[in-house]
Amino acid sequence: MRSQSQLNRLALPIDDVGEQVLEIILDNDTCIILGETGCGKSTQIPQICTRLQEPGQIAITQPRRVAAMSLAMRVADEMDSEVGDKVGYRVRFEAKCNDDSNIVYMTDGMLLREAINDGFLTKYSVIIVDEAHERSLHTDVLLYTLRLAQKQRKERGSNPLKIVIMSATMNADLFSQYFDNAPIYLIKGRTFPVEVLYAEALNGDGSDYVYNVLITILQAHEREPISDDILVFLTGREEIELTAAKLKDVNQKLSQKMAIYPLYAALKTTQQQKVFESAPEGERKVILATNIAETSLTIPGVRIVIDSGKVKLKTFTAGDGIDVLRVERISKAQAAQRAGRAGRESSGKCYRVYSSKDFDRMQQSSVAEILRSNLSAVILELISMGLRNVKSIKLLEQPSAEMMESAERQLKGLGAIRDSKNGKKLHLTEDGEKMAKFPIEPPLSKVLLGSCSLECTEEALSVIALLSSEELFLQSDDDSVMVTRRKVASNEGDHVTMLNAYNLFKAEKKKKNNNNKNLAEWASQCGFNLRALVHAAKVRKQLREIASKEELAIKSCGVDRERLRKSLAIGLFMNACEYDNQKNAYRLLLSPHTLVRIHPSSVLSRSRPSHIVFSQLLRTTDLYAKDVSVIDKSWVESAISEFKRRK
DNA sequence: GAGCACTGC
Repeated sequence: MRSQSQLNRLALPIDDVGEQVLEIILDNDTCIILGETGCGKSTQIPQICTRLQEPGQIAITQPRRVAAMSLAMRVADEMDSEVGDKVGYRVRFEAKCNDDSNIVYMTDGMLLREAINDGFLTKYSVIIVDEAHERSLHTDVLLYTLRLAQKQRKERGSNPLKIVIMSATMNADLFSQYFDNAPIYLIKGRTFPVEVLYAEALNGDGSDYVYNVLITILQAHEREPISDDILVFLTGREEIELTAAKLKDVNQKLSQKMAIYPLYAALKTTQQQKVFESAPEGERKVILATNIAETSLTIPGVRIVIDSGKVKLKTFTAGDGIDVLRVERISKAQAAQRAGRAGRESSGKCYRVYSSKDFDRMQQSSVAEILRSNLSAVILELISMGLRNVKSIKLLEQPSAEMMESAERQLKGLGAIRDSKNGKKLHLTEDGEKMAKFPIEPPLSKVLLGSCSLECTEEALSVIALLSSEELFLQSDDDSVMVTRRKVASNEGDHVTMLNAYNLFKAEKKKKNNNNKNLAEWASQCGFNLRALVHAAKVRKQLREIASKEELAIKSCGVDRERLRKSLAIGLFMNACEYDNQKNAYRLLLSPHTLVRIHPSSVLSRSRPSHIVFSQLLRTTDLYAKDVSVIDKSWVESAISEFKRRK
């Protein structure tokens, strides 16, 4: 019998083909389901899978937490059940599900973590990977482990694993080939037509794209009905704030006003939420967003999209081990995704601030994250799942040999893996086994291990948790902020400074009895990013739990922060630098030709200690070291000469 | 006087 909420649910395109979908899943170990936006696949296919009557849970993965949680709530409602009962979700720090839940929504990273402890993923009979076309790092690695688990379960004659890959209509063949030519099934969607307009007069060098976007906004505002909201895609905070200021300037001369809403991840949550409010009576809503509005946030009311054609993208280069963050041209698929944002509720328009020739020159799809990331964490995870040969790893798209070797070299340098005696296989060391248990980058888990013998693990845990969170210090020149900044600043560097700030936060949290409103006020007076502190506290708790499970000695160094800096030097020795007087810059001890500057946001940016380590190296307008600590050269010398010897 | 896109375990 159908429940009330099922009857109330709007008919979806997938309803007409439910039986066919069931049959395909039934007949195949793996299948690819292509669903256009609005076809209902994410909510309906897991429910269809329950009709397979396989023992074991049905998992469905999402790249983002919010999606996993809200989908679980919707489906629970459709099944006339509470979340956590028949339908549940599991994301980091939060779970609502039990062993009897039929359907579990989760993040792909969460399932990947589970696979590290149980490579066969025995408790699942069906695993559905949703949004596979986004090609997140976790999705790609998960697909590899699923392929392996399915094969191994078959070989052992244990319960079979069904895999369903769900994707937008692109790159389907890639998924199919990866899974032994798995069948592809297409479900039509329900979206509205979007008219695409090109700026044919632009010559394509794109140098003035921010200015061109500004002009396009003003033109659209003049031409289009005032009730149509405009969503503009730009690349970053600075650009967005600049454009917002200019628009507000122009606005004063206009009789028909615009209401401007900036939108990017670093914005305070309360300010982000403003885009969901309606504009003042008679004004047009104009949202200036980064690609946060491409997938993470859907804003109702948008009928016009203005697309700069640009995106800020981080790319790791294996040769020198440097992350580069730069503005790049988007892909055709990304342009389509942006345009689609205008057709969610009714027909819309997309102004592309580039010519159709520029569009033709774009790549079909964006470079997958796995092809532009440092792979050391991925490789360590796979080896801990039992892989013994890096060359046997076959991913959906294979990163270059250089990328793989760079990761292997880093892990060997950290003492996480070593070659077997005949040099053909890789083994986890005792340290490596522990490091793989922590959901952090290998250099940081090495810092954590190092902190145990130096008896400063309490401090290392705080610092590592903060390094895994957003930027802690907000930009501000308020007096109260400067006072706090001076209070926490340490001449030992950013890590100790962060620790000081975190300890202030802990004390304040106790004092304020966890009252969120008071804490928010306090944080804003101090110029601290409360979201970062709260997140760090959760991460710290999780890391500490893993550390005690792994029976690490958790001790505190009290005020002796030198021990903390020594631990940092152990894990980050590859990032040790020496000051060069002539160049007024730093040189990496491991590659002296590389000149590095201390990032302007660092407490050490105006001092010149002779030796430093940093936790991040990023090329933007210059090559910057971020999160820097003062060290003594002797702390890293032996690790560095050992690393050079091996190379 | 400079300066970080977005996710996630």
